[in-house]
Order: sequence, then C-alpha cells, then structure tokens
Amino acid sequence: MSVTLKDIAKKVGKSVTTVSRALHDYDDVSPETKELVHRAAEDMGYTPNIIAQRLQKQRTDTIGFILPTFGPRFSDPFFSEFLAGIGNKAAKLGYDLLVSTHPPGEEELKTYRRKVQSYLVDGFIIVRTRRKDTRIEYLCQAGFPFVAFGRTEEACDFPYVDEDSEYGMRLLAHHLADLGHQRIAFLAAPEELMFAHFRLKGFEEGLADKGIQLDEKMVVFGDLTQRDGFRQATSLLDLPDPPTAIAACNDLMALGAISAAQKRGLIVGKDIAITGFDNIPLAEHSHPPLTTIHQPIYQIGDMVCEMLIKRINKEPLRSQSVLQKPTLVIRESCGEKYINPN
Amino acid sequence: MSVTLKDIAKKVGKSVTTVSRALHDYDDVSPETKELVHRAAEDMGYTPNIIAQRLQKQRTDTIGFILPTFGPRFSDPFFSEFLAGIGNKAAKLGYDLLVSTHPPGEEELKTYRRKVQSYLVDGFIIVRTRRKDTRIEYLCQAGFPFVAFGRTEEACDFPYVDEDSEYGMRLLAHHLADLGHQRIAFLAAPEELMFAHFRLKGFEEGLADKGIQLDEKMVVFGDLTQRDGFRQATSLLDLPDPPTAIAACNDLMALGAISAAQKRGLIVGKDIAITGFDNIPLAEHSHPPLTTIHQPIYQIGDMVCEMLIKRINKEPLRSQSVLQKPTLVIRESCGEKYINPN
DNA sequence: TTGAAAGCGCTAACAA
DNA sequence: TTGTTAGCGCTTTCAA
Repeated sequence: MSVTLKDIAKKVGKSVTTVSRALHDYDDVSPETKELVHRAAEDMGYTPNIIAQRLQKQRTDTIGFILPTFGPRFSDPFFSEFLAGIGNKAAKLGYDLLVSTHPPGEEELKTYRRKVQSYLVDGFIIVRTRRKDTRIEYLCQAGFPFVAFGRTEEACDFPYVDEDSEYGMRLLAHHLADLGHQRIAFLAAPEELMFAHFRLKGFEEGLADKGIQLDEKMVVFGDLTQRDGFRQATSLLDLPDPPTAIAACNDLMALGAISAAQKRGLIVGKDIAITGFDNIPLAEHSHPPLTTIHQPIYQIGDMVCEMLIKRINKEPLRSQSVLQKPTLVIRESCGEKYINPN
Repeated sequence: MSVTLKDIAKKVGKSVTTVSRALHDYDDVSPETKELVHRAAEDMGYTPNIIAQRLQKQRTDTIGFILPTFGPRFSDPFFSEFLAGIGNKAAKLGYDLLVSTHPPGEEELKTYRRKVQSYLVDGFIIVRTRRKDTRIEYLCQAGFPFVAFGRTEEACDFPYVDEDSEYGMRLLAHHLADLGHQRIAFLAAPEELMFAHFRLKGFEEGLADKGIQLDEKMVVFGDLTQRDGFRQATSLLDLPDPPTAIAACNDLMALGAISAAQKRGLIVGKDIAITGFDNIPLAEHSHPPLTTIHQPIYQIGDMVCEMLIKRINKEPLRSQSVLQKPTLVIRESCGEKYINPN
C-alpha cells in the first residue's frame, strides 16, 4: 500500500542502500543518482517509515509527559499552557510528544516504567514534583533522561526548572502584612507536593519577617481546585474570628475563595483580601482581578523541553537547574490599606 | 543493555520463536516450556520492545491528537478536560496518545500528513472542526481512521460526536427573551469554526422564535479567550444604546464579558444578563455564577476515543455519529425577570 | 560510487 | 510441541 525504499530502488534500478544514502544526502552518491532518487521519491510520494527508522536507530525522538489528572472534572488551565510550551518546542526540535494521563498514586509508576522499558520515549518531563517522589527516584536509578518542573527532597540530583515559590510567597505575605492585615489565613495544598510545601513555608516566613505568626487554625488544606478553594475558604469564614486576608496556594483556589467571600456578602478588596499564585490568564479578568504571583508557565515548558532534549543528546546544559525569581502582580483583590473596623 | 527474546532463548535453550509464543500463551507450547520461559523472562526483567512489535505488526496502537494552540498564553480549560477524557480511555484500551500542538492554519495539515504517512498513529481525533475543514478532507480522502468532535459542511461523511449547539443556543435565547430582554447582543466566534456558526445560527433562530430580531450591530466577534471577551463586550457596552443582555459563544468569553460589565459598575444578573456556553468548572464559581449550557467534555473525549479505537479495529460503531442534546444550567448571571428601567 | 549483507527485535507461516 | 526461515523498513558496515 505504501512506498518503501525498496519500491524506489526497483524503480530507479539501484540498490536500497544507495537509495537510502541518496535520500540522506550522503556525499558518496553521485549527483545524478541523487537527483534521480529524489525525483522518484517525490513522484512516488515516499515518506520514511519512522517506526523502522526507530527500530534501527534505537531511539524514538519522542518525549514522554504524564499528565496528572484528578477525576473527570479535571481542568487546570495551568496544564494546557504548559503543554503548549513543551509541545511547540518539541515540534520545533523535531521531537514528538507522547502524553499519558494518570492520577498520581501507586499505579502511576507503572506507566512510567512501561514507557521506559519498552523504548517508547527517549526522556520524560515530570511535573508536580512531590517531596518524596518515586517517579524521580525510579528515573534517577534507571539512569533515564528526564527534566522536572519542580524540586524534591531526594538526595539524587537531577536537572529541573522551578520557580522560587518560597520567595514568591514571601512577597505576598509582606504585601498583605504591609496592607495592615493581622488575621491572615493560608489556603494550602497537600503537603506532599513540593511546591505546596515551599509555598506554605515561604508564607510563614514572610509573615514572620513582619512579626506575625501564622496561626495554625488559619491554615486549611485544599486540593488546588476552585471548588475546594470555595469549600475551604467557607470553613475559614465560618470561624468565630475569621481572617481579614486569605492567601491561596494557587489561583484556582483563590478564585474559589473569592466566590465564597462574595457569597457571604463580603466585598473582596475591601472587606477581605485574597491572593493567588500562578497568574493564570483567568486571574486578570476575575472579579475583582486577582493579586497573584506570576509564573511564566509557557516559557517554563519551553525551557524544560529544551533542557531535556539537550540531555537526551548528551549536549551540555548551560546549568543543571534553574530557579526563577517570580514577580508580584498587584491587582485589586487586596484593595487598599486595610483598616481594622474594630 | 536490555533483555531481548534472544537472550531468553539462549538462557532456556529454546528458539526465539518458542519463547515468543510461550510469552503470548499460545497453546501449542508445552506447559513446562511456558513455565520455564515465563520464569526466565521474569528473572531477567524482560519487557518487549514495542517499537519492534510495531514494525512487525504494522500498527502503532497510538492515537494522534493535535492541540490547536493560539499563542503563548493559550490555556483553555476545555482542552485539558477533553485530553483527560481521551487519555484515560486510550490508556484503558491499551493505546498511547501522541499529542502535537499546532496553531490552526496552512502548516497544520503537514503535521497531520507526516503522522499519517510515517505510520506514527493508527488514527486521529480532531477537534474544533471548521466549516470547510482541510484536515477532514485530507483524512477522508486518505481513508485514514479518525473521529471528530464537531461537524463540518463537507460532503464526505465521517464519524463524529457533537453537541447540538444550535439547540443549546436556542435554549439560551429563549431564556433571555423570557426574562424580558429585548436588546440582546451576541459575542460570537470566528465564523469558520463550525460550532461558532451553529451557535450564532441557533441564537438568531431562538430569538426569532420569540419575535425578536438579532440586530447586526449587536453581533461582535471574539477569539474565544477571556481577554477578547472583555474587549468585545466593552465595545458593546460603549454603544450608544447598549444591550441589556449578552450571550457569549463560550464560557471564557462570557467571563471576560462579566469583567467588562463589572468594570463599568454594572451588576451582572441585575443591570445586565450574561450567558456562556460549555459549563467549564470555572463557570460554577464565577462571580456571579454563570448561566450556561452544559457540555460533558470529559465524556465526549471518552466517547470519541472509544469510537476511534473501534474504527481502527474495524469493529462496527453503534452509530456513526452522535448528536447530543445539551442542557441549560441556570445560575445567577441572568438574575430574575428583567424590567426595562425606561 | 555502488551493492551485498547483516541486523535492529519481533511475529508468523510452514515444516518437521 | 518445536524450530527454521522469512520478513516488517530501515541503516550501516564492508567489500567491490
């Protein structure tokens, strides 16, 4: 059904070898033959069988990415932007992208293992690193190329790109403290996630810098979704002595928290301050627009992908790891100076 | 470096063929040999080389999906949910998912062509169908398996799943008209997109049902992003005789429109009604919560994927195409009965 | 400048 | 029940 080297060889009366070399522009093929072969290939509509090339070359020119999904209503805008970043870069560098979806957990590792052992991909991009990350342990120990977006607490060192979440959260804590808030809550995320850990830590430290101690009762944990942000913020507002400011671990939860506050009749930016983290496009047009920390997800995807491909090709990396300083984006969800009504 | 059938064969003193058959549990292999081979495979940590299997089988067990991206800040929650739907189903049925990102346009077709001709995928999932869709023309003419989420105006028929956007928009138009709105605007999307066309059409018809004619000046076009929703809604509100209701072609633009209205000091749900389409998770927790049309994206992804795999395996489809009736989700962005203040 | 031959790892038709 | 042989489509030594 489809044109192979053999077909071309037959047509031009040369060997398969010669045809292969002609097509690859080897210089031990006469110009005439090359011309002949190229024309025939063109005419016959030849396209190389990549699978065959891969078997021979023992490499797949494919990058693996496993999307951590959480139930059917999974839809974090974060990931489509990240995916666009790696996808575009991969395409540009001639790599394909093999994506799997998998909820984090036991089974997850099998998905990685299978792709590695069956030679389906040349390397992996890891996201949502965990403090103790079995995926990273596995890949390290297997000596398989990968680059992570995020750090871990593991001993093994590996290339990564990360935002300095601690620093970002400190920025936010200072901002809130400077606005005069005292009763400040933190809408945290599961502690096993490395970035969640950093963000909580950074926030605590930031408040401490300003002589405020983060009250244990003021820390609640959500699952990073808007829905849970709503739920957890509600519980915070139900407290006998509710916070005047809520810092959420990510934008989505912050958006949920805004809803929760508004449902209570509070005016966000006046009665209560709310902040996010990530600066997803939605943050700009929420009501009120969200004060948050900007993370250039697309560029991070782009960078991670480039690093991985260099790694696969054993080219030297400019630096093994990149820790970016994020920036504070002040919008309206914190309003002006907060004056305690009491 | 890695264990092959040959290695196992050598170890157990059998031929490669026998080993292969033993591992596949063919019944022309003696139980003892099977036992022996399985144990050896286990011991040696054998995993089949999938690339080799693919070359031999002439199929890839891989599904292609090309994510239509639009610039770096691309992040439509729609797609991550859809991706989760197809990804999970594909994994369940033993298929991999090859994802590419590509802005719609000239070059796009090359990406499809390459994947088809190089045998990288067994079939494609197409999204964001266009009225005249060259991707579909190409795949049809090439006789390559694919299933689309969305229809086209092409002659060729092909399997698809779609929501009845026309019907959905009619629902919304009726709702708005029943609330007493007269000056109603439509925040449309590029007309070449099939669903955008249907949605505009449905909306027009719905208003006509209620004896209202959609004013040409009341139709503006956005690019489906929140940012553009904001911009276009602003232009609508700038009109000398601004609308009392805006129906947006999708939720993201509706969210942008809400911002625009609020920036003007309007109370959405009271001074102005705004509706969306899609019912993305964000719609539930926007401020105010968005009245919209529910589209079960995850399930659609799941279904499309299942259909494609059946198609690849030449199993009969229950039905060649599925047109779902969407449902209206009434929340607060339209408020109560609208009484014209004049 | 070209071609024969081997081999990537696997499956399958056929023979024994 | 097992092994031999061929072949999927390609690249790459090696020899001519």
